[in-house]
Amino acid sequence: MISMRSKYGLKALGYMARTSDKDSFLIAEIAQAEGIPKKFLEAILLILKNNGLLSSRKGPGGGYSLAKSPAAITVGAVVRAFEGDLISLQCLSESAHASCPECSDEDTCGIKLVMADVEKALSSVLDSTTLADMLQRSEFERQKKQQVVDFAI
Amino acid sequence: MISMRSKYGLKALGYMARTSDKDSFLIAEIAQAEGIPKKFLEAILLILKNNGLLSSRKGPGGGYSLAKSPAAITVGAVVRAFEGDLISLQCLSESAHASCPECSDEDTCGIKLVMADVEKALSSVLDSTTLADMLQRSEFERQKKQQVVDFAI
DNA sequence: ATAGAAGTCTACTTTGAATATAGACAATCC
DNA sequence: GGATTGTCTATATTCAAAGTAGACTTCTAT
Repeated sequence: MISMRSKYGLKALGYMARTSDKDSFLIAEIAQAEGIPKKFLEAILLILKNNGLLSSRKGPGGGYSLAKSPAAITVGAVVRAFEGDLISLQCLSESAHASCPECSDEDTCGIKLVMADVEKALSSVLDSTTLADMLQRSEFERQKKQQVVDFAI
Repeated sequence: MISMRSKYGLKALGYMARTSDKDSFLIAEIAQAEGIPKKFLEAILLILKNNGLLSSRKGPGGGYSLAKSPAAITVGAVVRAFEGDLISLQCLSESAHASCPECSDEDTCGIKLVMADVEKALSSVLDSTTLADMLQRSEFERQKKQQVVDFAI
């Protein structure tokens, strides 16, 4: 459900959103900062660009930038960019709808009905959580942790 | 998220629950009825047995039986029997908890926080849906469809 | 105009898990 | 004892994910 690609993608976006004093980032910089294999990250950023989440400029002074504000980028959009359908059931797929080979009656298939619910629940969480939310929650935890340390001292 | 194993497992259990005039089933029978490769189904039923969802008897007159009533078997239990953790993030895994190799601070990782929510949403649907629910919904759809046909005639 | 800096593309390798299959083995019943 | 049925071990096959290499394109600054 969450592949390395998705994870690295979220990390890269998170880094860019968090580092607000710049707005253009080199692949190599992001790779190093987040511990992601550079060549692999290349492909990942490209996918994010092709899905409208990043923009880029070549040449000296170039690099990648967020195409939208962190509050306008949902975790769902990122995950979908990499994973395609969230649930791997042919009969549920929006993109390439096809019946499961052994399904006798797709309309009444209980598994499909249940998985449609699961898909809905999943989408609901992923699409209502933005990059900004993610960072904010992270920051909140960081401060909570910091407070405990302060208190201990 | 839903592998062939899970799907076949649910199909097999559904068949057994639906066919209420019998309570013992041969692997070959289930395989044929649901269009599942027999040898593959063997392994699947064994996993379900090892997870306490099925019981079995060898020898003539033997076969597999449901170990609990369909209302006591959740879809979540079935899926978990095959997939293990629902979300594949090491740091979220109950079974083999380990940090992600490149994570600098697991406590404040935004991805982890978000995925924990996703896991919760997923579990909530899967664990609240039983085999009986699944069949009932299927039957409901079947009747709805049938009515439309009757009406058309 | 050109050199270097950056992203882009194509192709490949490696690895591992999912999907299956074959055949020996063990338990049970008659 | 022999047929029946589940169980185990091993192996094959396929496919996508993860990662790497290197050539190519575009851009900027001088």
